[in-house]
Amino acid sequence: MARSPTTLDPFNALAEAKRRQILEKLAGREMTVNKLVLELGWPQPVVSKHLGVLRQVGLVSAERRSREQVYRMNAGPLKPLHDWLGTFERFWTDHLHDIKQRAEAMARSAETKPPSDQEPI
Amino acid sequence: MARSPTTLDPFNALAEAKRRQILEKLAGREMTVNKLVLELGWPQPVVSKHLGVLRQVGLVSAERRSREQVYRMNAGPLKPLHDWLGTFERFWTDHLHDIKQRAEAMARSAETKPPSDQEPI
DNA sequence: TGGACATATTCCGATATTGGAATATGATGG
DNA sequence: CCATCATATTCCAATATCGGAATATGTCCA
Repeated sequence: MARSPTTLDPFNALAEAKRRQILEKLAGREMTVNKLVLELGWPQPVVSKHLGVLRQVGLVSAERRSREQVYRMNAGPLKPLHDWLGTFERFWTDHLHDIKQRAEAMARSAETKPPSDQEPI
Repeated sequence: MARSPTTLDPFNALAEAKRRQILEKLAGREMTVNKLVLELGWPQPVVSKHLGVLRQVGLVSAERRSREQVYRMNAGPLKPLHDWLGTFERFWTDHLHDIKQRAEAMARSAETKPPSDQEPI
């Protein structure tokens, strides 16, 4: 077999730093492709393609305004990711947890190890 | 040029669903590779490789315990992602914002467009 | 020491992604 | 209708990734 699917989910869309930058630019304000090109300094096709990916996963939407295409962020799909990451919050908040685990690990190896001996079980 | 770098940052590491599953398994408890293989049902090399990626970005760490290798989650690197996503929270929480933007967009297009013209469906 | 067990690594084919250049599509104004 | 602006799409080369099979590495036990 080969590579797993991709561009279908927001996690993957955010894997690319450029796409995260685009979202940062679009936070709170609409923007034209051209404006993005100017502010980001990338070739226009690059910008358009990344916008395309973001659109596919629903993170941005576009509206044609006369000759221009105005992009807007759609933060909704970010919430599940934020929530998912949130489920791990206690593991980085609770330092005690890390410390405790480390201590236990140490204790365990101390138990199994007679002081200055070799590795038993 | 070609594809951008990758496996170097946690965002990319999480792009793969399998790696997210591994983290879920490791949440709060240490686990042996074999235990992961059994619980996840994937071939052992697949598990080892994904663990390797997670280790590279610091999301897990391993400790050799006799013949086995015990993996443990290291949630630290997840915090920046959670924080980054958090900066967009108001955009999915604040529905008013969306509504307002939509209204403004509508108003704008009403301005630009002669009052009672045809409205394409 | 040899053999079983646990895990990591290498080699490989299939595929997907990215950026770049060129071009297509779409809309506007004269 | 044409020239131009604004954006999207296509074609392409380079590369990275994933999974699978086989194999290497490392460790313990008889």
